[in-house]
Amino acid sequence: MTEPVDDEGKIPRPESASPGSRHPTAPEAEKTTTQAVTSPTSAPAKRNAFTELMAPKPKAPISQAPQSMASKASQIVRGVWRGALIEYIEHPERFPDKVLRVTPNTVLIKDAFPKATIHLLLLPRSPAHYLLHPHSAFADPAFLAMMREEAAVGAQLAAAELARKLGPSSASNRARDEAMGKGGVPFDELPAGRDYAAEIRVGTHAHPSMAHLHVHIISRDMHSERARHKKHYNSFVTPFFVPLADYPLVEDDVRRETGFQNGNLKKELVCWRCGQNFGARFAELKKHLEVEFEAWRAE
Amino acid sequence: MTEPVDDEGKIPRPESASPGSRHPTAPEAEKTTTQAVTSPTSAPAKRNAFTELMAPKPKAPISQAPQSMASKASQIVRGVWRGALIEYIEHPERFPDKVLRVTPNTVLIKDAFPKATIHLLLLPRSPAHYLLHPHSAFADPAFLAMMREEAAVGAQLAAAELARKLGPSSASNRARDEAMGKGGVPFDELPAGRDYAAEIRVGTHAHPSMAHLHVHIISRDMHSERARHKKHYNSFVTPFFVPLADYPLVEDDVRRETGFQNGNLKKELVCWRCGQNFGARFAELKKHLEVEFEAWRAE
DNA sequence: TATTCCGATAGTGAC
DNA sequence: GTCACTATCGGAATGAG
Ligand SMILES: Nc1ncnc2c1ncn2[C@@H]1O[C@H](COP(=O)(O)O)[C@@H](O)[C@H]1O
Ligand SMILES: Nc1ncnc2c1ncn2[C@@H]1O[C@H](COP(=O)(O)O)[C@@H](O)[C@H]1O
Ligand SMILES: [Zn+2]
Ligand SMILES: [Zn+2]
Repeated sequence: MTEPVDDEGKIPRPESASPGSRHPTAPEAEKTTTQAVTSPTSAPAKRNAFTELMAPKPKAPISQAPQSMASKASQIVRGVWRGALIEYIEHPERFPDKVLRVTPNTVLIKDAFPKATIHLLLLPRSPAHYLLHPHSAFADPAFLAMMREEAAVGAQLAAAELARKLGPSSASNRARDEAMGKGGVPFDELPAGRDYAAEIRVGTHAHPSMAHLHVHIISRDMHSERARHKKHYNSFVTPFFVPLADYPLVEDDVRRETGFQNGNLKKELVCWRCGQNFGARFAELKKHLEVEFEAWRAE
Repeated sequence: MTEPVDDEGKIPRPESASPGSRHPTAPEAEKTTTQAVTSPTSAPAKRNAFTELMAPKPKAPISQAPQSMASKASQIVRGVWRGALIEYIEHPERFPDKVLRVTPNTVLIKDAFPKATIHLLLLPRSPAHYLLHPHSAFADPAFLAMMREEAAVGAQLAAAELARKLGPSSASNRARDEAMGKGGVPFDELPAGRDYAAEIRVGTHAHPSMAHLHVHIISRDMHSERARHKKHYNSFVTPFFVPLADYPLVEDDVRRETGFQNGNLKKELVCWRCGQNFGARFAELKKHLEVEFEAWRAE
């Protein structure tokens, strides 16, 4: 009963860690595979379609945690809930329903408890980085650049899937379709279809709970049965959510301060779309988000 | 189901207001009657044992509410919960199990929802005063003096009853009894018995809910099934409780400030006896108060 | 800063 | 992080001869 009810595939559970999976080293090949976010006919990815990431280039890591320590920490979190994401990193082929894309550097998955219509996680596979705090990990420019590149791909996938889910309701798309139907309108002058990518946000939580570094790729609607309490909501609509574009954070960025972030999570509930304040009345916010969702999807 | 389960007598209910009780004037005699707080053999007071209070001396009332307004307010609050105490004032004879003492100026009753082992209320009978806020009413020196005198009597009754309830457990009393038993000890040199009056506190709530002026006469233990939430507790152990001895309050006394008093009611729970902080964990405080009560009663 | 009922919210432990 | 359980908190009603 600990698995989500609204999705089809299995997710890693603490006791599922296999004894043979303890040495995430020695990659043999590099290959990238991408699947549609939801493809009714897509066959599960074959096991040999995945490979592992070589340890990062010997350029001096900025992290405070040397790889030996990271390995030790990796052992510590393995098998407990905080370490559940390692399974996607080391064994993406085991979760064909969850894994959208695998590269030597990253795994892109569907969040098992999505807090919005689209909610993906981008996981780096480098053991030298994947146990670092995001603020530390993204102080490494090369690593940050790599993650930004992959996050952009993920955001495009997310936007495409959002379009698929919302498309028929979109007013801007309807306008475009009508114009196209009339014919005779130069392509450049067609009304633009809806910019779904603009509805996708990419970033981290200032204080992640899951041990392995992950970047949230999430639609902004916060319309999900899995968004169940204030902390869920505020972790995405307040500065607790740190856009990937804002990295690296300057040394005195207020978002590094624990007190500031605890305050963000306890803030009163404010509609992300219209700014209405619901105080602590989460149920009322949820009802309101239903209405906002319908308006937003029809934009 | 709206009446307390832990006491025997009936209490006023809104619908019990009788049509003939609307003119609390024209006293015919002055008589004072006092009953033991609990006297197993005491017969209910006879109806004619009670009389009503003459309107106060024509000396200028300090109140902002002239008697005509007070009368109107009296009409307004009659019949709703905020006005329930008027029944004791006008018809003390109807509540023989609740009324302990009746004078021309006051009625002393047992609180129907006692927040401690002993919890009495002293009610003034003067319509010119009984709807005033305590801070206003006790700006009248003569009225304050009268109430202090009666409160002192009430506190003595409360102390006596507390002695009756706790006496057998008291270490100081045991010491005194032993010394007396030995004989030959001059009366002056006997160990003092426990000073129960010192365990009784007398004062008001800074923002009363019951409309008619009342002074709480309460033992300090806060050991009662009826003390059920933070507001109950903090209204007696923080500066929200204003000792009668502190009146009249100076104009800029912080205790007049609503914000200050709201803060007091929301304060974290702190044991009145040992200072231990229980945060918001009321159930734990209650458990702790059980232990403290046994230690306190054995002092 | 009345009591009572009741549902929403918040905090806790998870072997 | 989720889940299940419980405690705490917060609003509404309280009346109707
Ligand atoms: N077993 C899992 N598989 C996939 N996603 C998960 C799993 N457990 C938790 N999550 C998600 O991981 C994210 C961790 O959030 P955070 O650590 O606050 O950045 C949340 O959005 C969870 O819904
Ligand atoms: N019907 C009643 N009869 C006697 N005491 C009452 C009644 N209703 C409330 N009380 C008490 O009156 C007090 C009013 O407290 P407050 O207005 O806060 O000073 C509380 O201690 C209540 O327990
Ligand atoms: Zn809104
Ligand atoms: Zn204590």
